[in-house]
Amino acid sequence: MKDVAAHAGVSPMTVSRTLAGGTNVRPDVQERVLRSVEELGYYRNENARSIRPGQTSGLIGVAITNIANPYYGTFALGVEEEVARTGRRIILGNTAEDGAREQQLVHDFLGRRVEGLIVVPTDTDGVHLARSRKEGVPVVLASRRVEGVDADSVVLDDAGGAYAATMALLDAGHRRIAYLGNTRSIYTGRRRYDGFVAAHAERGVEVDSKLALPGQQDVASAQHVAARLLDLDEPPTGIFCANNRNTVGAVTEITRRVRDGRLDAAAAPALVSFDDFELSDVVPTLVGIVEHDPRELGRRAARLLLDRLDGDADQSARDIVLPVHLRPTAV
Amino acid sequence: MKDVAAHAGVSPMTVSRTLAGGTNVRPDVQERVLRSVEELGYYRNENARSIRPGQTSGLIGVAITNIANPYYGTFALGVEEEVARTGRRIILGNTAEDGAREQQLVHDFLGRRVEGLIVVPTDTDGVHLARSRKEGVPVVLASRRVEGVDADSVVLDDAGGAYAATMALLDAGHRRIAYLGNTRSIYTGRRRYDGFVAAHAERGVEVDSKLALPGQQDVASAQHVAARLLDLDEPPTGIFCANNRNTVGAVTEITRRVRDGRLDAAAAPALVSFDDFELSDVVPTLVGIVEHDPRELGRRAARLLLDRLDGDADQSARDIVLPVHLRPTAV
DNA sequence: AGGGCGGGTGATAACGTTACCCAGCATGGC
DNA sequence: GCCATGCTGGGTAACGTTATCACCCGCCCT
Repeated sequence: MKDVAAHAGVSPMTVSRTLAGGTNVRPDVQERVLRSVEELGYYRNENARSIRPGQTSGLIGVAITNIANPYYGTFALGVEEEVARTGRRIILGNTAEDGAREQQLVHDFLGRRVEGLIVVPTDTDGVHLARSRKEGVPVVLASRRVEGVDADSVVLDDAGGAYAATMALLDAGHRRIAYLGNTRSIYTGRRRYDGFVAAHAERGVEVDSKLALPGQQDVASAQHVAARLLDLDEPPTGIFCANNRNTVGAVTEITRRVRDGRLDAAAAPALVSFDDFELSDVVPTLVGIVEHDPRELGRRAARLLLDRLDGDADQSARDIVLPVHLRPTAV
Repeated sequence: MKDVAAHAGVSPMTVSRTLAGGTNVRPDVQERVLRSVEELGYYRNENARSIRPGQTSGLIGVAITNIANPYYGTFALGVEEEVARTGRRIILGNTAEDGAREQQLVHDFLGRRVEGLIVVPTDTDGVHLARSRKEGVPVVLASRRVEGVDADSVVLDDAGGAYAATMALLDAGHRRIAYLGNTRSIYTGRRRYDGFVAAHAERGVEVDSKLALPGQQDVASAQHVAARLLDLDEPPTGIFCANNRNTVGAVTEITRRVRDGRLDAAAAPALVSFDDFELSDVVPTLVGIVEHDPRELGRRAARLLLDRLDGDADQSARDIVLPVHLRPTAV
């Protein structure tokens, strides 16, 4: 900045003022400064800028659990979209569903003086999140809540969606329905399983514990577990897949078997999936999808955060539950 | 840091030294300092740290064109993986295939003093990238190259893959083969189209310009264009989809029509796709996939950059071409 | 004509951190 | 016992930026 100032024949202060919007700088001086900036290829050091009191970094830290999952990619897109409207930027980190990495990431975000955090929390305690709040850096939890962390949150109607999905299978006459999903220690896993159980209870059908298989985080393990289900002496006639990773795994396994002739297409279990996913149209045995909008989830999370940053910082925590929608799919 | 120093009864310098690794600080003093850090919930201001001469930010800027595309998500995963091994972190931005946003993003990255950039460039001139290099911030281009920017790059064997894919269709007897892909102004679009044309030339088959349809960036527009192809008086018998967005669009349209009875399954065109994608196993009319590994692409890009950062900064630009592999899919 | 006022500009200090230099102290060799 | 040496710790200044204050100038009001 000093170089630019010298080049334009003004003081660094005038350069700073010009770059900050140009209040109280004569137009012709501004132009001279901007020309020097251009000529020297100068760009402001945002890090130095941010250490001055009263200055903000303009950064929002976003931590998601799986960057390769398009669901979370779309979520991040929604956050970015909303955050960009206020001139801020996101800095995105991947926790890979690992609590230690989440802590590291949050620590690092705070070190870079983010204005706020949007976190899809992993399955750990939230002391680092609570601390962030205490430091005056607001936190919004997305998709999952964390016990003991008094932060804004946006989640889906997990139980309601799972209930509706399971009910659809029950009403279609299925009595042996399997559950594929996350471990119950994860918020969404717990809630979706609860919905699954509630629907069974409502219809007076007992849940067969051999068919309730939580714990799969990725497609490969979901496929493996689906194979075990199909190999049972009395396989399920319907499967509720509690997230798109599990759906893709199950679909892959079923399709392979049908193609190989190991499984009769007519005998393939009916699927209902929580989460939409690409090419869901193409899947033959899928009878329903619990739809929701990850982009909207991101937008709402961002708006909660921005409200706190630009509006009232001291309001009490708000919890938003987004509706989901069961769409029967043509077969 | 001053507070921590006071609390521990030492000078800020000793706190700094302890946090930097503790050389020349007595173990008992270190412990006292760390206890104070813990107690006060202190975390170092990385921005302030980075403005000192000789200090690096530990940040790598990564700009991708579409964060919601799992292909680029996986790419980012590969970059992060490799970069994390050196204790660095990535800061991820989405350009949405928009040159102006890419420029903004790069400018912002430089302002935050990233150590290097990994960019999947959009279809613009690369002056901002060239400038970054001039400023001493190395750039690695991934997936696409930019004319006039003398930077390291990792790209796929686009032409080779497209050639093999098209050749597979030609050898299966197809003579009316459509092309769905990016605009030719995008590097990969150009190269893949060239491979498409080269295969035709090799076999002495003329490319029907009504069937060569570049320009689709997303699934919706690809689906729309696929519909137009199917509505032709003489529709193609085979389609080469030059990227996964176009494949998903074409597959969706074909499947819908078959299901509606508007298209006879036997008459559906055979597809070959550049890029693998989820559930590719399930798609009936897909006869081949040009596979490659986005994660490896990310890793290699990261390694090129790290080589320059931790190794020889002045070596001349290196260009890596990753092989692709045509996998015939069971039908 | 004099004083106040407001816009334009510059000097200074401070943000939080660490490189560099220097001082104190214990140790060891003679 | 004396000096060189090495380890430990503190003081100072500087990184690049901007808030604050001070100053100068021209204008308007009385």
